[in-house]
Amino acid sequence: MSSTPDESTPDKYPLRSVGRALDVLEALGAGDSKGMGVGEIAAAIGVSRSTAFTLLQTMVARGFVADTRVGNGRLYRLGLALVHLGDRAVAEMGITQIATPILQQLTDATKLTSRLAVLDDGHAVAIGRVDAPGPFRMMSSLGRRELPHCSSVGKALLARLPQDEVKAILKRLGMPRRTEHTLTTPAALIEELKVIAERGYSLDNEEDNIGVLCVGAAIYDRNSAAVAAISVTTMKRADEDVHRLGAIVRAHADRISLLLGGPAHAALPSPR
Amino acid sequence: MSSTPDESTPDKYPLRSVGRALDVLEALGAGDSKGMGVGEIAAAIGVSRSTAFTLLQTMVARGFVADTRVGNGRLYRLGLALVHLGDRAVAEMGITQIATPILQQLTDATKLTSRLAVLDDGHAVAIGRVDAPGPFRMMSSLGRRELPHCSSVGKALLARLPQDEVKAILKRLGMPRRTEHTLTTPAALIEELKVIAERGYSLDNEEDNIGVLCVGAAIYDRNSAAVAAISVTTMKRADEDVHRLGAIVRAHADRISLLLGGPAHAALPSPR
DNA sequence: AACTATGTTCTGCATAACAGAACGCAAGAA
DNA sequence: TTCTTGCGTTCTGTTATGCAGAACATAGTT
Repeated sequence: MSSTPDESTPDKYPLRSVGRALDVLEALGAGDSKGMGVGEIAAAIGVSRSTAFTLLQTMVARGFVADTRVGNGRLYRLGLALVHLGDRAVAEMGITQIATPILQQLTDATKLTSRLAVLDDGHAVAIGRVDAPGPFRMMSSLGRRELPHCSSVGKALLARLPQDEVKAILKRLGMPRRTEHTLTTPAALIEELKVIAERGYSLDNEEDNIGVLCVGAAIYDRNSAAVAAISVTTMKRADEDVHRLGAIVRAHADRISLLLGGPAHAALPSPR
Repeated sequence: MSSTPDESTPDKYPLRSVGRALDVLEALGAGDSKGMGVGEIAAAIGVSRSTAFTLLQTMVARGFVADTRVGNGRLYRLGLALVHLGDRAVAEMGITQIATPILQQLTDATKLTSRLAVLDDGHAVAIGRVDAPGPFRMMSSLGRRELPHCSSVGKALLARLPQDEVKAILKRLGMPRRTEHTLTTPAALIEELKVIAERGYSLDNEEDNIGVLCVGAAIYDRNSAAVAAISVTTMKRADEDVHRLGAIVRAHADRISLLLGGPAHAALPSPR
């Protein structure tokens, strides 16, 4: 399965029309505008207009895509059926319900946007969020796959994985440079992961966006596996502040771990 | 288009495999358990195991479905790609960003769970939510289609629609009795909609669930169209409390309307 | 060790899904 | 007005695609 030799056709999935339907959804999700026309979608996913139309019709009938007449044309956008499924997908990961109240407390204590994330196929994916109060608000989207090497939650989770798994993930996803502070070699990152595993919190210090600092900490279940991580996002600030934040984030992560029946970071069985 | 006479084959969509793929997602979303097996899914949507398997494989490859090995078998559940799409679907309705802070204020002021909803194909659909503080929490899911005749947000929105449109929706969706307090005739509901349009807030007074009371109010855009509604959910309580709540909810809805460039309820141009 | 209940692969046929062309419609230009 | 352009939508023939059922594999059970 994992040793499939031919990777020449990575976009060929068993069911072509289903794959294309998913392409449509992703195209609509990636669309920066507030809706796309049939032709636009057809071009985006590389099919004829009639094919795109049939796909859209099917999904409109089911509420996965919504359409609006506008003048002559028609604009398609993501339907509300997806809201339900997304909500359920998050709910099915039991962590969310338990973590959200603590996340709220973390945001109350720090006045910062806090997030809950898991590792999905090596990527860091946010599945919960509590926005900071006030008008200044970081744009943070749920469910988007983020590269783990330049994200605080990603690093917090990688720090608890066996070293060869980390290497495999980094090799598969790559470590593209996002800013001048991004760690771009496995060796450098693995070195930092050791510090993180020891200290109990991770940093993204302008490694993904200049001026943006994130502080993360892992959450452990009853098997002491790091099943999720939380983080807060803020502007770059002084080191002493950062360490104070780290302690706060770690403390809140610990409280979630305890609710899950897992150990706090200080009580972890295996040092790595 | 809207007068399609033949409704004999409501389950026949142009693309069979795509329809079935959506069936799979809905089955997984409706699944009460924490995952389903291939056979279980096949039975749920009425296809052979091999067909279900192929469908699942396609969607797993794209992250729309997640799978976990468990002993011999394998459990499938909704994938995190849906979280992103659901989040985007909500974000594309610009109201959410504007309304959420006010929703938070409403919850702070009332200590109750508050929700933001729109009308989708006649149904009331929640697209935003702020949970009440404390351990007592109403179970409220996002994106699920709810019947408008027994929901406070549904009624708040229907109250601003032309009467024939209301009748059409009620006829199409029906008005099933949910509790002994449910209004089950169009005439009775339309009578109450007049009161709601006048008063500026709507009630669901144990009409959907015994013991549960919701108070809703509509939000108006710059064209004075009711584009959304908000509500709070609470336990049944005394009438004077209810009216006090109504005023609070209406005031918060008005503040959202003003942010959208629309009129407050008291400043509405056409009385109905 | 046989048995059962899973998930997975294989195979051949019917039909469903595709592309391209034709059509309808509305808005803007001449 | 009339022509033109750009949409969305419908039609139609051909192809290969997706389907069911059976065969295979694997792990837990008696």
